[in-house]
Amino acid sequence: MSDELISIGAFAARVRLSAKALRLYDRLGLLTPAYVDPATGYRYYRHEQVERARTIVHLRHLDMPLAAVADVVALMGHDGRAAAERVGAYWADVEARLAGQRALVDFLRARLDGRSSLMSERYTTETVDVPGCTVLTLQRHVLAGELPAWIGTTLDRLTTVAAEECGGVAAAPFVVYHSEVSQESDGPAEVCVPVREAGAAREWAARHGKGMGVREEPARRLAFTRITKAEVAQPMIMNAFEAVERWVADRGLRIAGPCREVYFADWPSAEPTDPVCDVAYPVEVPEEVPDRAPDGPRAGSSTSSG
Amino acid sequence: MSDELISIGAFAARVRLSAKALRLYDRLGLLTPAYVDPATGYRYYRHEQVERARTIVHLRHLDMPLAAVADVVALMGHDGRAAAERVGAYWADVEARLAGQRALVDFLRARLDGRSSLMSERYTTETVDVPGCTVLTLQRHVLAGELPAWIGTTLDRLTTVAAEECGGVAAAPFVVYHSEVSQESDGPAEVCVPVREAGAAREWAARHGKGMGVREEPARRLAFTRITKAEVAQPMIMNAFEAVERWVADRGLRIAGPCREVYFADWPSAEPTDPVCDVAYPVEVPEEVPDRAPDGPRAGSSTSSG
DNA sequence: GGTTGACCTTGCCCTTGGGGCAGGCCGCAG
DNA sequence: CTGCGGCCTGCCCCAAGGGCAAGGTCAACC
Repeated sequence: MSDELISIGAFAARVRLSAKALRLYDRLGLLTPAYVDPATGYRYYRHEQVERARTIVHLRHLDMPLAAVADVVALMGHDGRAAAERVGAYWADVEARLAGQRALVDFLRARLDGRSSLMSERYTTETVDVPGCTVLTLQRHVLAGELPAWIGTTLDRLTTVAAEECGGVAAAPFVVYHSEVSQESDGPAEVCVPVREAGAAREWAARHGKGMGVREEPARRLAFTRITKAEVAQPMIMNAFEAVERWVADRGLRIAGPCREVYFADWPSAEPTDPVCDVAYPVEVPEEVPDRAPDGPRAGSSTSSG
Repeated sequence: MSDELISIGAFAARVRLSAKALRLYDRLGLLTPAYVDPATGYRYYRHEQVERARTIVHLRHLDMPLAAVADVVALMGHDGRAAAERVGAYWADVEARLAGQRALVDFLRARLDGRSSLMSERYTTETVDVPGCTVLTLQRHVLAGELPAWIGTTLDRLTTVAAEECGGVAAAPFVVYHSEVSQESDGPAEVCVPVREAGAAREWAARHGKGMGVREEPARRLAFTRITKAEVAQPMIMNAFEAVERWVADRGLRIAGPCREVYFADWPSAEPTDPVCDVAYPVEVPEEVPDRAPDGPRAGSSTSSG
């Protein structure tokens, strides 16, 4: 009906966008003017483009990135249902992220308020010396939201491999959060499953590659606190990590590596109140300090409440 | 206790930040290293700084801007309660913004799904010719969240002034959403209250300045649809605007200015189901079209259902 | 037809919170 | 002493535009 062309300023006012934004959307192919004067470069739009433009405005008000907006408006024309679903999926992501942030807000407010000092009395920290072992590992850079799911499936896969091809699981699997940024391990999270047969593990890893690996985990002294299944969740678990850190610092010890979670119980069958996990930090083992004989390391565990 | 200095890399691993981020926080004064070697520029941190650093990390996970983070950590040292409150206030803002976005998601999904075409049958559009008048105006660039509150208080103020100093309110007040970006009016929202005495209004505005003004609103033909108090809310009100636009387009008319809401009823005393507001667009008045005599403009209103 | 003022164009620099890389210095271990 | 890894600064990059400058255009008014 109305074949009239609208200048960029008039169109911008209609859809409540800036001309600058319209030029950007043009350049990105998100919203191409109906006609561009080849001599002057002037952009002209049609009334029919208002709907698409307004959809873009709405999506941007949801803070949707332009790349995702492009997907939605591409779908919009011929499959409205798919476009609506895409918006729903995007928003579900947002809400998921938000749930975590909400919990973090509570945690932070309690901590800033000084209420968390009460918390730290709940945790009992001990040390234990664990022997070295060969571990099957899989590591990845994973977002906090997907972390529980990723740990679950990865633990399953690796324990299955360990049981079937590497002589069985030799000790409790654990997850290392090493933010130690070296070339091999820039990933924050690494799932480790100790295996009995180092040779078989190395062969298996050589066949599979793809992020999976085998390495020798050295013997360590760990300072740890035991928590229940219910306590294995962000951000509550951070209280446990902080309690261990405080315990270590209070004793003048030093943390000797990245923190980890040791899963010693069967996860699916555990009740929320069952202990399932040790939250641990490696601590330095003092080298043969002759003038402090009574406090020397032992193969068992030396206990102290925190 | 531990006077030891930690290099930036070790500290970064401890608090799960990048060295780059730590350098940025240093530069911004957010987290200054305990010691900087004057010869080499190497940064060294202390264990005691871990807590502050970790707080920063948590706040950043809430997407709090670094400027606000700086406020919180500045408060943290000496007034934990105030710091906690600041976090709470920030998060309340986030949740408020989110409530609006959630409503927008519903609106958009319905529209993309094609379900909104049902909606448009609810709205009945008509046109009316309104005479020109002198209006007291106040305009501001205002965010969508604060808009209802701002409109309410501004309407109150202007109607009081109009009643006391400008001979009374001459017609229904209205709000114009003109995104027309010229130098005077780059603000999206302008509250207008028609007054009886133009001279008194001009004097009043001259005394007050500060964003308040007086202008002549020309005579217009408006296409409008009437909505209830419950329907005056984002994003539902957008259905009304779209219905009017569609009505205008279907009739081959053209929109001649920015959209507006005319509030003809007393807002506080209205029930949610009472009509309180006309959602309107100015439309072009065809100039004396001789070959279309029967459809000429009249001083009343020509009605059509939309 | 000329002029003026509003409008449009491109291009450049700015924002936030870093990521990535280059080139160069530093420190520690063999 | 020599290498390797860690650290330094400085530069360019991202999204999603905002703001401004210099210059070309359009339309209305005289």
